[in-house]
Amino acid sequence: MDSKYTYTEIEPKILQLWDTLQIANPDARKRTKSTKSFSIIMPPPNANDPIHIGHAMFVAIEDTLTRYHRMLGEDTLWLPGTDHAGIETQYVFEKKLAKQKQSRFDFDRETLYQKIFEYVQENSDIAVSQIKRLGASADWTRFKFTLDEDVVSNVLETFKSLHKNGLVYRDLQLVNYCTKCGTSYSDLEINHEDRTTPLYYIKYRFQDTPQKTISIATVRPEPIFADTHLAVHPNDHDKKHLIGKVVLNPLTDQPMPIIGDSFVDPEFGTGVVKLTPAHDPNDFAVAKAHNLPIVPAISNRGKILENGGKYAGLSATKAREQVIIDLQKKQLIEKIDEKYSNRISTCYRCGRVIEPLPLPQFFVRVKSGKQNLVKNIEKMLDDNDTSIHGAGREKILRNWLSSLKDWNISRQIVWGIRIPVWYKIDGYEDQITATFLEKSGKTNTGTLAELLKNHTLEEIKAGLQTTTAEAAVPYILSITPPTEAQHYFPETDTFDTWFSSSQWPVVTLQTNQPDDFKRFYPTTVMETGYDILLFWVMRMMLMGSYLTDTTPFKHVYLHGLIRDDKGQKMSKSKGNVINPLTVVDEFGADALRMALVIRSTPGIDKSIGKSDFKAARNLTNKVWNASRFIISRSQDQSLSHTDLALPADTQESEFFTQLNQTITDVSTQLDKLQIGLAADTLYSAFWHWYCDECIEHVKLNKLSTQEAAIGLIQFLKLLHPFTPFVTEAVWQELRAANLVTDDCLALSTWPTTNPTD
RNA sequence: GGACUCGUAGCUCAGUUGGUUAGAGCAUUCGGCUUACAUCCGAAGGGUCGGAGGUUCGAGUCCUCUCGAGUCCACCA
Repeated sequence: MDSKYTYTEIEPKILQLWDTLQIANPDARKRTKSTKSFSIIMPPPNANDPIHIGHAMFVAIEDTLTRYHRMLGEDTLWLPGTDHAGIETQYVFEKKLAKQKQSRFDFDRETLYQKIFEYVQENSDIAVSQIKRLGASADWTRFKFTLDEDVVSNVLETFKSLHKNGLVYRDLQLVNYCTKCGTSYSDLEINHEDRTTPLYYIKYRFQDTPQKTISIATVRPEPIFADTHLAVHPNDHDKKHLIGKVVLNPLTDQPMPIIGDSFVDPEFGTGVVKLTPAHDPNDFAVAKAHNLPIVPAISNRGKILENGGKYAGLSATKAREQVIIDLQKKQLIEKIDEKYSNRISTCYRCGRVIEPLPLPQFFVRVKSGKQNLVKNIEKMLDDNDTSIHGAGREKILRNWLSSLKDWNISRQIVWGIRIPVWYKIDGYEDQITATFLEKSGKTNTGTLAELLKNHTLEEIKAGLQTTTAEAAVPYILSITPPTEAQHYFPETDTFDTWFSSSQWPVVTLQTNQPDDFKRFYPTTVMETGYDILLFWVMRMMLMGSYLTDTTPFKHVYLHGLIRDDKGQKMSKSKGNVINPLTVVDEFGADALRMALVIRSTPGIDKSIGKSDFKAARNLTNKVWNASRFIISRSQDQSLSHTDLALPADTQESEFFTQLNQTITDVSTQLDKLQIGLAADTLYSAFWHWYCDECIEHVKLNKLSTQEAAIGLIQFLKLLHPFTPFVTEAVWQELRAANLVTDDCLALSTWPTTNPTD
């Protein structure tokens, strides 16, 4: 053995050994009916992205648990996969198109989908090969991609089932729409930013007494032309007499009745509000309650619509400037508060201001209907069917659940699973709007009634880009094109990526080996970063409870974010991003994993830097050298594996008592998912007790080589889940020296303090 | 506005149901190439565990208040 552990040479060989021995495939091992099962579904990384340090974190933790339970003899499965990552991927692809001076509007949806598909294919192995390199003992024979045919088919069936049970509905709602990304988002995908914007006080003339005015305050004057009503609080002493009066729209002079609604805060602004139901969530709700018209003023491209007269076609920002100028000319601006601090919704993806738009979309009902999905989750938590490990995150989850609204699952993008819906054409030609590309490359937009005058249905469908059907248009659900295709027009929206990943634990087990679902569901641990607790974990609980009437996982382990050695968030702009593959090259995969895991706590961020990797690398070298010493002495004394079993009675020996204590401690800690603590316990026990004290005692003949060798074997087993490569490499040396017999350490049995079996 | 987390050695962090002289890595000082390892070994310095009060035989650990840092959520025009 060399005096230095050369991970760059050894790690790839060990990977090959594990591959040959199929350590990760639970079917490659015997099991009985009483064998306990242990399963983790891997959080699927984006198929076409290189991994980052967060991925390395989940690999380190999940592989540690997987290897531990495998060594305990449990029926162990770690099931890997990748995600198509709808918006993320399409966004990246569109950036690529932009560099070639193209946009998604240059393609029909079939072509665009195909292009993105090819792009993803080209890069889809990146994440997988990198995760393998970290030593992930996941069962790659069970690998799943979110767009695999069988996965898609299951997701579509779920949609049909939800719809049948009334838990999915289509409705006109005000949705968060990004005019740059060209799609709506769920409430979770928008950010809020504090900004200083002008607050305009605008005067409205009364219809009967035009010399008298009333003022309202607004940050959004541009859609005023479409407003139809004002509102005051019905109990406001100063203002309630205004209810029923009529004022004139300052831009169009159209009459606007004043209504009463308690949503108005008499203390704020002037105590009078203009209602813009099509572009403000509050106003939308009020309009629905009072049955007021919802008049859109802004398009999904962020431009003023035709009904805006002279403002039509202007961007919202430009229109605002012009509106203010016009109102000033009419002397209808009372004042402008330039320093009003306001909270703005922005797109999490591109940072643009979110435009609330009225769009008919599909929603998952979360708190009413046949099943109250939120109640299901709360019961899981109450009954401790699912326990959440991660610094108060259960409370955060509960807090969010209490105010959860229906989930918008429609996305106006191509890259994803198309919602299997077809709209009835006959009689609804003027309520369905489509955009399609002619063969010449010319884009056409219009109602079907208009488009069908000059084009055949086949032409339109062939070049189809988007469909917008009004909420009243009847539709059918069908995964394949309906038999009477000429009477139906396809939906073009796709599912929110999280809609398919919310079913991941169920779907991956249902589409693999026939008995996998029965064998591994509910899964044991769901391990992921706390940043996607709401996006993903909560949704998996929603859908898991719907599909299986039980929790999808018994434990949720939420690791913290990885920060740099100064505790700062990693970001490209700061230049402090750590690439896990670089660390693997420089220090080895074991060192990376150990550095990430040791003393980490669920839910708490972890700082890490070069000195941490160095320290962990030194541990692998320590393991190697301690082993080298013991192996050489064992050979000098002609020991063989028959001499090296852990003795049954260890009471008399201080060495074995201490060793057993370590075994008990580490096992207990791993059982309680205290992985960072277990790693720390092991590090100290191995280095400062076993190496610093015990091996020195061997040199002084205070401890026998035989005892020390027994101890080494136990330590290798304990260390293996954390530093799998070096321990396996040593194991192969021990095997060559006839000191152990098992083919590999990964499949050997975990130490017990009562080794009777 | 609501909720959550953190504040322990110079730095980054552990501390498992409250239980003896509060730990690790890195950094610092001193001494060592001792026949596994200088990616090492031995020794040393350094903490009134943010602050105040309380519960307890006993609190870094539980409770209350308070100061500081950060995160999540929320429709105030």
